[in-house]
Amino acid sequence: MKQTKVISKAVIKRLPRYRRYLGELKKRGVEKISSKDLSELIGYTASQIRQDLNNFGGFGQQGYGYSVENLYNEISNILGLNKEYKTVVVGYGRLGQAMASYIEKNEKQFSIAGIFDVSDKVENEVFKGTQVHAFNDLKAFIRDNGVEVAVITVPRDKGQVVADTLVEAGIKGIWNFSSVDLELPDNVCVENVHMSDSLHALAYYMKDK
Amino acid sequence: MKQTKVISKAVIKRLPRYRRYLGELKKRGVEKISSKDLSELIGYTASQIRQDLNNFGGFGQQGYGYSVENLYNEISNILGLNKEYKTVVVGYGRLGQAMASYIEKNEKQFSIAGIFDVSDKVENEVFKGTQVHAFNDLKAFIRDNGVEVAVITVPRDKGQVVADTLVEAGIKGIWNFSSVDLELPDNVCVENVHMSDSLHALAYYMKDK
DNA sequence: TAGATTGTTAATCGATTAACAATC
DNA sequence: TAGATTGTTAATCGATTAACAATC
Repeated sequence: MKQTKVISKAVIKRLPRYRRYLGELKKRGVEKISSKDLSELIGYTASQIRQDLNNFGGFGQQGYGYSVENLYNEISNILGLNKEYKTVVVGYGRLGQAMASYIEKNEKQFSIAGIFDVSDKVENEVFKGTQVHAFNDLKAFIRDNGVEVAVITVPRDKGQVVADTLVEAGIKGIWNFSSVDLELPDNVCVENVHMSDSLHALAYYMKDK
Repeated sequence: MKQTKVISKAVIKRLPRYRRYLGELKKRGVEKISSKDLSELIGYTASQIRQDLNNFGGFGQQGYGYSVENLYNEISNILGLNKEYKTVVVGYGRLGQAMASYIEKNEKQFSIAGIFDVSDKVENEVFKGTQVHAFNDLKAFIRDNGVEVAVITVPRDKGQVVADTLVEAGIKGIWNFSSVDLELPDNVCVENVHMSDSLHALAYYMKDK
């Protein structure tokens, strides 16, 4: 499964966006699209779209364009969205609940196996059909259930402790909402959602308007 | 207030991160730091750090380094975090509540003036001291209270309608969690938090590990 | 003063765009 | 076949890194 050619991060960050727009087109019943038309829709140049896609293979047909359905599927495969990931949410506050219910509703590839909270008081609660467990059971749960992905929605100061536990348990990927940059071994992947960075960039944009 | 020199988006995206680390250092009582030491901490090259900062002015001192406190303040100013932004949250679901309480707690520069919901049933509820209003009152509220920033936490299909209303009311910046790319006039700033894009990038990283 | 470290220019690297031959 | 549009190479552009003179 190793990629022979290294794909730049810029390209990877664009892939989910392609997929999102292609999903829309598919839903609207559009069958084919040219890089030019997709360009107008998505806001990248046609040239860039073709470059990006050709990192992974020739998915189009000269003189015709791209099959929307086919391209959607290819990109889904490239992203690894052709399998299911058992997922836990760690942190049963408002954000944890929001993310658990978002995933349940919108991300079919990620199935919520359990929710965990650092405080033990919420133990044995059930959130939308998912059991809430105590943090102490996290490690065993991940191992016993083959959980690959964890969503961290605990406050800043607990982020690293939670991450350490997840790593010990053999987690493969972490979706991190905890506002700290986690120290992780190389074999664990992380995607950070730094709320404050995003909001502060907005403040900057507003300045010279 | 117009920036004479155009600053690239890559630089802007790094500024909040600088500020975050400098804030940490300040809290720990560190008084000065060299670009080399900051580099090791933050993970950008020392050269890049000096380049980035010198887009805005010479904040350091040869042979010494940068004053942590001073640099923190300078970056805060650059980002526009030296003033207060009246803010509304539109969408009173779990995510809306999570973001309202996050902002209240962590983002002193953004003061939550009101929360709005598309359904009218939550009207006159109070969330952590903030009044929840009906969507119908949004436009007038923004105008009457000089609200500059709106956080959109409604589902995908309502995103554009909400944005249109905000624009009509004269909003200046939108922090968008609604998973659609909003159509906005040029004078309105937007920062998108596309949850699914972020999660799907994580899936990609996990593939060849 | 000597040492350290910035500010800034120049060199390199990588990513985007343009161009066009291949081909459906 | 003619027209359209891809795949891919070459040219351009921009961002990062290296180097070093300025100076505290």
